[in-house]
Amino acid sequence: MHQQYRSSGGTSIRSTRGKADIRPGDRRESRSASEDGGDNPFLTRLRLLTDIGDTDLAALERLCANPRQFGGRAELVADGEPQERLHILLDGWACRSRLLADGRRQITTLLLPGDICDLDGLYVRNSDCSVATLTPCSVAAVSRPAIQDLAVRSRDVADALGWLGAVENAMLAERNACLGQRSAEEHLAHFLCELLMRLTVVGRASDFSYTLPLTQEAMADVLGLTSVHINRVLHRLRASELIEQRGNQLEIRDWDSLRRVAGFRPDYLHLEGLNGAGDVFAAAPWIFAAPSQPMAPGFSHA
Amino acid sequence: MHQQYRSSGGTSIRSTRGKADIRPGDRRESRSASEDGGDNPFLTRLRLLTDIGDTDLAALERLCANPRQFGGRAELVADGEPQERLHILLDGWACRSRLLADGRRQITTLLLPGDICDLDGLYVRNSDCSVATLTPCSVAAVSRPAIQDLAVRSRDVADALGWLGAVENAMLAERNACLGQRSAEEHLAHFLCELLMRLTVVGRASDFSYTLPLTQEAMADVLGLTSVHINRVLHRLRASELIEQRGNQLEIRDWDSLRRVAGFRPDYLHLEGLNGAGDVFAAAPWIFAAPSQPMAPGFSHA
DNA sequence: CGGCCAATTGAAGGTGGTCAACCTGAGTGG
DNA sequence: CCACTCAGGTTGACCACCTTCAATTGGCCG
Repeated sequence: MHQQYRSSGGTSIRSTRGKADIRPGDRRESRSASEDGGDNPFLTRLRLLTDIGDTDLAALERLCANPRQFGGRAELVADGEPQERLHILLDGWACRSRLLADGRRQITTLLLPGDICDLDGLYVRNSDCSVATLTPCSVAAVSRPAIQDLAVRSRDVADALGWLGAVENAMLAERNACLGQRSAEEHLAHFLCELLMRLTVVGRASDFSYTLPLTQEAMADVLGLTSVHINRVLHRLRASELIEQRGNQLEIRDWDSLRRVAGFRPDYLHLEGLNGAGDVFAAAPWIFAAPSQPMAPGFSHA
Repeated sequence: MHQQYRSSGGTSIRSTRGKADIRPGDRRESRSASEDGGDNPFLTRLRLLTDIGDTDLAALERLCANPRQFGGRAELVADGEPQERLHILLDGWACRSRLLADGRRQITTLLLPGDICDLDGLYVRNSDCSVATLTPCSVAAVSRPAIQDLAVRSRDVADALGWLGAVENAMLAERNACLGQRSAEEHLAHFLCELLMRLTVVGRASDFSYTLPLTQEAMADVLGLTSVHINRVLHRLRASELIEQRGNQLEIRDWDSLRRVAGFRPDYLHLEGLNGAGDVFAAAPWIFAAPSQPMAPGFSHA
């Protein structure tokens, strides 16, 4: 039997272990998501979703010291160039993209604060795609051996890195499903749902609203559409009052409808964390509350 | 400057370390790709592309003992069900797929002999997609802790697993680019190119020809198209004499043109192996020979 | 022979692309 | 203060790629 949503029944509240609380209604400045270590979204994510201990976190935090600042359209990693450093995105939005010979571009991964830009660099010399910023960014460049050392020394770090890779994988697979099967409207709705989830985890969304600093052209490159069509579909979503935009601010007016349109199921983001270590459930139960109208009644596969 | 193809200039031949030779012109039975250990495509791949040593290989081989046989449409892993075992595909074709609520299906990963079906299972309890066979398959089901133990004990094994994950990631990203940017014809051509590469590595292709046991419907689910359209595009590729099909056998008649149509660059498959450990270059230089006509003249990005 | 699945082919229709024009707001320089 | 520029958003008309629906063929196996 297929489990549509994580069975939120019963006592789904786990021990809280002093993790960051990230209720969406929480209206604080977006730069203070975690209670200690200033605002390092990378650490926030690990603390929230993995078993990683304080010593390891401290070691990772040290690696993030002295981040470099980049402008809005900087190239962090060139396609095919060997890299001796990994890049951890601490603030701003970036992307991994592939360029086709004739100039067509596909953004394969949208990188948000807390994401590692080039995890594959741990195993692969020449990355097969380029990393570029989409907004001004703060990026920690940590040496490959340094991270590998940590991973060798601590099973927790190794597992955390593996988990990050697995989640990235799952997100790519889900986007495949979007690109291959969903209509433009479904896909865009799905995209906005995913952003809400991911930004919430790192404390960059509140009240179903977040800053969306992307041009319609960038969104087009993510969704495999044209900017013209993005424009039209956004218009439709606004017209049906699912979302509202004021400048860069995007507000989701009707979460239930939006995710029903999208066919959005957050399972693939693995918000339950590594080995179920995550506390996002307790912190943000609204994420998993079943939509008022069942999204896929009697759905099963055999 | 962008590097179109791996610079095959000069002495690209590495020490051969007794690895399997996989020249494409080699016309032997498809079940005897590696010289020892019978035909275990999983080991073949690791031996060919990673630094992994004989003791580790032997340990992995032990895990593959007593594979189970499955029929042509068996479900190996159900979406959302927790799994305590990983599945290594030893023979036959399978896939990971996502089902949308209304029945639309996207095959996110095509699994060939030698692939691990559910690598994410190392880090994630409930897989977010299902694994099913597409042909009769031989599958080794190895316990999660057993593999994890090996990885903890041996850095080489850990690296090999990480590398496999990174390659999977890159393949997903490339498919994203196909789904989002390429036309049906480009995408299908690309798909056939990729299959040739991957099958060659595990000794299941020869003379630019391999067995393609997929229905057009399955291909449609991979490429995000309809089976009707797959049929038409295949027809076109045959008409322009790029490929030829005789039953399940697919032969690539014009490799140069096919990959030019596809815009296929094998970089993302990382045939150079973990840390450049691979010998595929020496064994199958044709893979990387530049097409007679440059595919993307003067292509660069800045 | 009959049944079934997959491949094949045709006709019609829709989603999303292409091309082009225009608008808006921010920044810049006179 | 206004003219100018430029990037990004918006809108319209037209068209093509791919889908949908449907019918037919071919191969395999009971």
